[in-house]
Amino acid sequence: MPRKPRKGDVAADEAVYGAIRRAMHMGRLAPGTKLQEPALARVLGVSRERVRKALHRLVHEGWLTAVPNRGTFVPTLTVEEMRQIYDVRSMLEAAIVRRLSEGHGAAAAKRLKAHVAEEKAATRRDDRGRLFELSGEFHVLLAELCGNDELTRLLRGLLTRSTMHFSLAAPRQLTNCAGPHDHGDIADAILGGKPDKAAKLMLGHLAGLVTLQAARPPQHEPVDLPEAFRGIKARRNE
Amino acid sequence: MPRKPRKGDVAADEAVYGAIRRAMHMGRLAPGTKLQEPALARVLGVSRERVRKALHRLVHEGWLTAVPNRGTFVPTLTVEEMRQIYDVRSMLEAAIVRRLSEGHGAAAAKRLKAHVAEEKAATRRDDRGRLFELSGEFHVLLAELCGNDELTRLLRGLLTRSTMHFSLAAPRQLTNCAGPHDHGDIADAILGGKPDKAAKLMLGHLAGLVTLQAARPPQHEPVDLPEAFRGIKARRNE
DNA sequence: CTCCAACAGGATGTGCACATTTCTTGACGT
DNA sequence: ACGTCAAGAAATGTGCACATCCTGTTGGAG
Repeated sequence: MPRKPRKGDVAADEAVYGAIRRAMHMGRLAPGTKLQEPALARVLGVSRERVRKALHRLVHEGWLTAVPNRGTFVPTLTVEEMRQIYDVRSMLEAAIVRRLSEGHGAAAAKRLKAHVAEEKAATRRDDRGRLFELSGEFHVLLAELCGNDELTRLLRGLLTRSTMHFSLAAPRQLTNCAGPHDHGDIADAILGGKPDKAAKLMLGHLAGLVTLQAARPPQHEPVDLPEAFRGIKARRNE
Repeated sequence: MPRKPRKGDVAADEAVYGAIRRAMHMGRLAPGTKLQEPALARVLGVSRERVRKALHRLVHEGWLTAVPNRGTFVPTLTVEEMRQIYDVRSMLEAAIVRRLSEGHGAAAAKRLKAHVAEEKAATRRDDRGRLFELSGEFHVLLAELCGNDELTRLLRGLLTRSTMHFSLAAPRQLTNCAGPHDHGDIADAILGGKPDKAAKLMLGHLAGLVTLQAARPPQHEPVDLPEAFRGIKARRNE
């Protein structure tokens, strides 16, 4: 007799999906780690099918790699693949900052200034965790300010994939982006209406990131799943 | 007693996935059409779970839209969404042709010339079907010539989503791109090493396409599923 | 002592049965 | 006649039970 599902379970997949995604973002899961379904189901306290569906989704979105009859693994990005991702980011983000420099609304300017201010505040507080989040969101914010949802979604996927590997390599030692003042300079160029300067700064910024990551090969240490998901579990909010 | 699965079934999902994808590309499925699982399973001759998995994948990739407890539907792209897709394409493809114009190998030049020649041949033969394919592949080819797999995959997704709606609106009346000589001009600019000219031509080309599509609102006629999948089915090859 | 093969344990993949929700049809009341 | 509501039917969502495959281990042979 199948157990009867509750009506609130519609958001459960999202919770499981978010939990795994969060664990990866926190750098708990090293590249090459095998995510086996029964163990995850036990740790997260949900059924195996729920975990299964979440894993499939993560695979389709490029977060994980699936090998038939073998399981799903945390992908080991090569230096070349990472370079390619940053290459695409360069194309898109150069165009983004160029466009924003050529014209943007007052609301956009306000949001941009607010974000830079928050980053500086986090830097002063030496709040690495918050700064890590903000650094990533800065690039998403620029896409959002273009008012193109498709662009935002695409860039978010690219960014998460690149920063994921970043956080895996050096969870809490480095910040997400090379220097927070980079973002401030880029914002200034945008607000000052200097397309070429903004684009040049952005390209330099991204180039700095890719060299920073290339110099830091990922470590191959085995991971204990229950330990990795300590304190994360599957929570409803987000 | 569960029926025992055969070892060749690992590629069956791909076949189902491809069948639905092909039906959409052929313009058989009008926007707003509901794809119900039992009917698809009967038509394609596979189990419902197989269809289910394929639909989920298509939803994750943005081809279909899922409403909880309601089903999955062929998305109705608004003019605004289409404009946004072409906007992102403009950013990427302008950067692509600019880069190719600034330098490319002999093999790249050869492939580019061959493609343009094939397009001209198809035009002379008045082979609309082949020209439709070639027109789309031209843009993918440019991405491939950059040697960036990530870029190619991204652009392919963008292109299929935009041309899908195109083929739905006018399956066999128009060609994929405005004029085949547009592609020839762009190729000439790339081969001649003129970045600005190539980028300008590409932007104009894409702008022409978006206006062409915007002037053609999709029709809302109900679709019969068995009729839509006539001759498509789920085949292994591809 | 090393290597290979058979075996056991476990993980993944898939069909199936049922609960829940939604849509449709029909009847009733205003 | 029209709107409303209820009951039946169909579709979706989910847990479960195997079947298949992979992997690590153990035993024996060279």
